[in-house]
Amino acid sequence: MRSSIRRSMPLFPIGTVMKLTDLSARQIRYYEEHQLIHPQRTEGNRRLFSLNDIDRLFEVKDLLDEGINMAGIKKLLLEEGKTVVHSDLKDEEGKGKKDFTDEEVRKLLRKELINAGRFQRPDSSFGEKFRNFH
Amino acid sequence: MRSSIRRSMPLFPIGTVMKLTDLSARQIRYYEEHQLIHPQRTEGNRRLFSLNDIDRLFEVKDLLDEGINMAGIKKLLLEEGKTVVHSDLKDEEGKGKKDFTDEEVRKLLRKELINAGRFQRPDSSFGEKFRNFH
DNA sequence: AAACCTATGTTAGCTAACCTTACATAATAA
DNA sequence: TTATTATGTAAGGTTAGCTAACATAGGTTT
Repeated sequence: MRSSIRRSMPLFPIGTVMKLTDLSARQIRYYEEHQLIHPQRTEGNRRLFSLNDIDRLFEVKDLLDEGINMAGIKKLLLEEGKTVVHSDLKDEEGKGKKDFTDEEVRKLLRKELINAGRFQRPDSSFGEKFRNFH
Repeated sequence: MRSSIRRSMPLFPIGTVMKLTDLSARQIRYYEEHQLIHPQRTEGNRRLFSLNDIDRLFEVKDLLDEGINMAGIKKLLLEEGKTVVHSDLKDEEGKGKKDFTDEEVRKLLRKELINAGRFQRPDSSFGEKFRNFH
């Protein structure tokens, strides 16, 4: 579809993305280093992020806030393309098409449980984001 | 509606706007000089353009292509501006300010950008531009 | 024709905002 | 304890933005 073209259009410099996502440049570059996003570059080597990239950054942020580490996030997000693994790791038996071993799944779930409820994000509003935007 | 806020959010540096609109930096600044757009500035004085600004630039470009000069374009665009601008402000002061989660922000923003494609003319579509985009 | 606009190009000098690399560190895992 | 992870920060370099000024083709006006 056409929208997918637009969603992957490289549009935003890192400064804009920082403000939109409330992530530091360091964090954003770190997630790129771990292949979670693939922003384009200008001719002069500056990153340009697409809406898909921003989307992905929000996902990474949320998962980190939930206490999941990079290894887990990579597993989760880099699987998404193949399966519609949106919400559940649990009852997707039948087709064993996930690359997780049982052990990995258990490990992830345990960490999730251990860290559950550690953070309750202050749920910043769009208005606030906009106001801090300059 | 809230989309007006999103549409007036300062997001794009001039380089991105140049590619999207096929206008030179000189042209864009010149139209600003003539009050046809009002891009925000970063703390460091760099312009940041909103979707509204980009829409407006397309309008200016079209009118110029039709042979209308700046004086005429000002008359045309600064008349209809009354309504549009006011509805923008009205939205921003909306009192029932419900908080947006990050996910909502992301979805709204994405939708907004996808809708930006509605403004493509047959001769200069986003799709075509995207091919020339790097 | 000469003089004058108008919209845009171009150049120069300045600096914010980006870049990479490297080192530091608190928190967690082993 | 020691190692690893995710992030901060600082240094030093480059790009892409800024303003201001002058240049100019093509249209008007005188």
